[in-house]
Amino acid sequence: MAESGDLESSIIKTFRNSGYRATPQRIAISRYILSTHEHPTAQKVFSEVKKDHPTVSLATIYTTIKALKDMGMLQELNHPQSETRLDPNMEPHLHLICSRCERISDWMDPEMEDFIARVSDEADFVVTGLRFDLKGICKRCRDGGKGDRSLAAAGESSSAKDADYTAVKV
Amino acid sequence: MAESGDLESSIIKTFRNSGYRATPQRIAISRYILSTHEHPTAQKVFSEVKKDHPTVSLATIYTTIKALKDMGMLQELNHPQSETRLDPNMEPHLHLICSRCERISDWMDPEMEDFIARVSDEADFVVTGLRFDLKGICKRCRDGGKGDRSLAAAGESSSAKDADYTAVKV
DNA sequence: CTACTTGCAAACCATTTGCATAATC
DNA sequence: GATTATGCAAATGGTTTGCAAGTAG
Repeated sequence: MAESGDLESSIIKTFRNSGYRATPQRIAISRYILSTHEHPTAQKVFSEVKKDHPTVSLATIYTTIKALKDMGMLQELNHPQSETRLDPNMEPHLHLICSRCERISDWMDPEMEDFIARVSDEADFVVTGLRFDLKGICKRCRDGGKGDRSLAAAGESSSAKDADYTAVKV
Repeated sequence: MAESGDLESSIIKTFRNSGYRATPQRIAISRYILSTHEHPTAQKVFSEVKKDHPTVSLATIYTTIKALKDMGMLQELNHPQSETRLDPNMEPHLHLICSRCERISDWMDPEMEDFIARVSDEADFVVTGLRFDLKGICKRCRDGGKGDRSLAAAGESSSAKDADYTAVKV
């Protein structure tokens, strides 16, 4: 994972290489999305970025998301009756989605690529992208019982709350 | 797979058992959704059902979809920038989604359940539902090159076009 | 300097909802 | 006959777009 300064210059390079201008808004938006593990919604990105760029608009959030997507830097996860969430992890991985606290955790499994390769082969289907979600109840919610839906609540940065259950086995 | 009459009476029972009335509209909508393999959109269901029930409204399509979902008879698949598509297959399976012709095919794999059980165990996550999509190019589009996007075009029933590439290895 | 971006507000569009009428049980 | 469902039309809400003013290269 890149250090703060590295991330920023890599973001700038990425935009310029793709013919986009590296504006302060784009940099701030990208920096936030690419470094969080919480799979934020566009609204969450908006409220986070507003802290440093009070005049940023939701439209800019959305166009930047589209640019990042075009450049292959993130993917979007949609689920019925809930807002689209963003995922900057472009490696094959699966999502553990807790129905109680609505956290989405990444899970990397060493056998996944082989499994996909085999299906691709058997089905004669050229795979260009994938999406693997498991829905259920996470350990934390099962233990504590007190699942909270704090995702909606703005004003908190990428905290330990996410970090300690995310990106296991990377 | 149930024969036509069986399907209808099973639909009626299912609704009544769950406290819903078995109206002609609901029966027609359910019958179509539950017996097609094409993973239709709500609009597609609307145009199909209108053939026999010219006065049916989109609102009824949507409320019936919700009822079927509540009863565990179908799931919804959403993807960025495209309409929600319906899937009456509630067994663990994966989707082969062709980016060219937009067909969605089901693929059952014998190892899938074991794989999920292992992840569930390792991640300490109680799985209640899943969603596994592979995006890419299907054999037909690769061979013929003439991928068509006929899904949007109404007025055609569940044809061989879908049937011969759907639900392989059931 | 020029073209691309931003921020605002209006437009979009799939889906949901309110309500009077109609149909189920 | 009481209650639930339908169909219409209006509302919703996340996302997109048009445009004048601002900014990157």
